[in-house]
Amino acid sequence: MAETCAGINLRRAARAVSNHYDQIFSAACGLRITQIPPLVALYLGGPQAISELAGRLDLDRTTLSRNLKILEQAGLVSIEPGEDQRTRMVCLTQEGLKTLLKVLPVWEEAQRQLVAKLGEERFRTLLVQLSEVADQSQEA
Amino acid sequence: MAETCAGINLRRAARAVSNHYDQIFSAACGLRITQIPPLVALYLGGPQAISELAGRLDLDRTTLSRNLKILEQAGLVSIEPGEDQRTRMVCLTQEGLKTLLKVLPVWEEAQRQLVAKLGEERFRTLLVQLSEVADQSQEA
DNA sequence: CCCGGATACGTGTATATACTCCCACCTTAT
DNA sequence: ATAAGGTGGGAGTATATACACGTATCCGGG
Repeated sequence: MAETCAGINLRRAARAVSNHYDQIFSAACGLRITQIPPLVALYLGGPQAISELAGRLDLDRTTLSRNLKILEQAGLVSIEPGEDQRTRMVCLTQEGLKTLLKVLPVWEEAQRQLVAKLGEERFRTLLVQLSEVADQSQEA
Repeated sequence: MAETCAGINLRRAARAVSNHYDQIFSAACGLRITQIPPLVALYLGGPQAISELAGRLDLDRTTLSRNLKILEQAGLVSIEPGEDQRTRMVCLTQEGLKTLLKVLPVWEEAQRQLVAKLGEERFRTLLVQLSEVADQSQEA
């Protein structure tokens, strides 16, 4: 069970790899690996409502909402009322864009180290498997 | 980046799969997937000091310490002073053992569903990859 | 026009995760 | 024997994650 449980092993691997990225990140900038996805999604998709953004990130809406608060305080995103008064549009600020671009080479270095350890082929396979398992385990 | 970052994709997959297990678990018992690993490790390894247990689980010592508090309040583990007065030994209680055995079939069902969705071959490959990436990314 | 269902969010609560700082206890060198 | 350094562990703080519940807004049928 300890060896064959996908949930346990996924969490363990996620912890280890998150720590790997975070250690490199903390030395180079003030961001964590968990704060990157919203910024990237905003960069690619433009201003979006919170729920829409949460959907893209496969993240609980309320979790994202709280995570965004940190980014908002850091000045990396701004949150403004949408046309539909119920929604709140999340926007990448100039500061956020600047930070994102600054983080890119740091991320590439962290990524490079990991690929070097795993081997390129194995790394690619892993990514495919991860997206498959994420997709499959959601549509229950 | 969004597609090729191991950290981001691992976290996403871990979220999805954790939710999958938790949904099945919550209907059948009061445990979450995150609470199983300590119980299993105690069952397999017997009473252990907190740091030792944390080492086996690849989990931060202070994180485990706090997670154990929940299990202790639930009566599933007991924490007693060790011979070395600095250590605190974590023990699986009778209640904890009973619960662990009761959880087993529930876990098997959750696991079975996931294997069915992914295919057995792909599932096995995933596990190998996960343990490799967890090991590799730690020995930095 | 208004009322009922649907939708978008926030808050309260609980757990998970890790870092920093601190204390107690052990061990070893002198 | 004692002082110095190492080790095990707790507490404070910050972030991540998700569920249940409540509120505001929108929209379509009478």
